[in-house]
Amino acid sequence: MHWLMKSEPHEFSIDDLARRKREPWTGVRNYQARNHLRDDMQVDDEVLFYHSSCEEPAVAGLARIVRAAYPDPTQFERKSDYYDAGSRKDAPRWLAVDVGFVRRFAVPVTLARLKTIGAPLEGFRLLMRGNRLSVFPVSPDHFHHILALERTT
DNA sequence: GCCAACGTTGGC
DNA sequence: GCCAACGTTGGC
Repeated sequence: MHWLMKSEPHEFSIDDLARRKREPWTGVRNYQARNHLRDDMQVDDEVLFYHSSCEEPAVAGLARIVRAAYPDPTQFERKSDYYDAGSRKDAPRWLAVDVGFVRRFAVPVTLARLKTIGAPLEGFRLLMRGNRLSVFPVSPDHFHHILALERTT
């Protein structure tokens, strides 16, 4: 499948991922997003890496799932922002995946631009009202349309 | 099970 | 900083 994953670039950007090569995607604390990780994400799935809550929200690059879902260790770390006292080790509530760097877009595909596309991106979740989910599937058509936007500027 | 209050996300 | 749109929590 294809995915979009949001990250705030001042926390973790596509450039950070480029340096690290791969990174555990921890801290997902929304059941719908968790279910996507658990049920549908597979190694080698491609990911649009989206920068949110920043000056120019945009799809900033491409990533890939390099490890399928496993218990998110941060839920058991008392000092972590993501600590969950209600989660038990024998029945972990939250999951993580590992994400690998593929490439950084030379020119980010901005949210502002995506909004001008219209029909070809009908139903693309990022553009829909009230969208807050940090991880969601992208149809192959939408995914490839966005890659084409990167090439045409 | 309802629903008000509260917290979070994220664009602007 | 503001606000819309959700999701979660907790009293009843």
